[in-house]
Amino acid sequence: MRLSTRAQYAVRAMVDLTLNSNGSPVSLREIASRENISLNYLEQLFHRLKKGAVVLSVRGPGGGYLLARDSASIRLGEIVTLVEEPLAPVACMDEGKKGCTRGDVCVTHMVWQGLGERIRGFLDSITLADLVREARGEEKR
Amino acid sequence: MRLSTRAQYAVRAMVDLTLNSNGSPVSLREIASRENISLNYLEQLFHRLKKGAVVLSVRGPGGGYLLARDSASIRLGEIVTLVEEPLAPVACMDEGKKGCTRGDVCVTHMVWQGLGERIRGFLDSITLADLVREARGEEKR
DNA sequence: TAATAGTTGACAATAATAGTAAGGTATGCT
DNA sequence: AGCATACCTTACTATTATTGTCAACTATTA
Repeated sequence: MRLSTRAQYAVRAMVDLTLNSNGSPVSLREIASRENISLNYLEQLFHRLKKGAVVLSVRGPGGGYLLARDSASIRLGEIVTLVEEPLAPVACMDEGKKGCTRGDVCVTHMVWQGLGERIRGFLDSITLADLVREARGEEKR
Repeated sequence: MRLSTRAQYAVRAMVDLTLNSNGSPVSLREIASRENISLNYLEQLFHRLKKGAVVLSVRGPGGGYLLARDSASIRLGEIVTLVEEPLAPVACMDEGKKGCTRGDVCVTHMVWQGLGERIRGFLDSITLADLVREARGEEKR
């Protein structure tokens, strides 16, 4: 039941981006060195984040990434889902998989579904702004 | 964020075991064929379940496994934890890992911790008896 | 035009998962 | 006694996903 490092990196990078952006783009190079994440790997992650419309890119010197929306409207569930394809804990919700005819299979199926909803619900209850606020609070100490 | 098949198998097998036990042991062979799980694999899982004291074993002909306790006192969290070593979504709670000195790392850390608690909490809120009751209800239709 | 920085696709190393195989041990039945 | 059952245990293999790395390309600015 491990979360991929992709998800962890993505969230950390988004916090870093928000924290260090003064309206101007932040380059992945900065984020990579601050957060100690491979630059190439980060690029892949931000590609997905851009496709998911949580960030915008600016090319060329002085370029980098910007939040596409207000940090208060970006939920962790979004970020995590974008970089980690299946958030659902189990593969069998795909089609009318045979095997799901057995009674007890369906019973456990409902459990995994409920679990997925809890996970998603929890992550969606936290916004990027929440994390950034906390991070700023911690810095002051 | 996928749950291992181990966890899924273990829960299904435990439901099957409870459903098909009339006080006498149920052999893994039966469970394996009913649930369509490899016998050898099931044996490994039940080894862990036995070590975790949720089942008892009876050797020899007519032997098999029995619940070690009432099904109402066996929580899914227990079963899942026993067969899937780390339930925590993230590896970094181990030691005083360097890197956790950065402010935002700790912020996200709290998120993963909270997530782990939700997962565990949800799974612990469901007992084997709950699932069995539902499975019996579904059969009647 | 040179440097920056995002864009993209292919590839490789590593680790975890999932499953197989095989032999051993305890027990009950005939 | 001895055979069959079924648990017990360890070792091994294959597959897959993750986690990266590499390299070439495109857009933009100074």
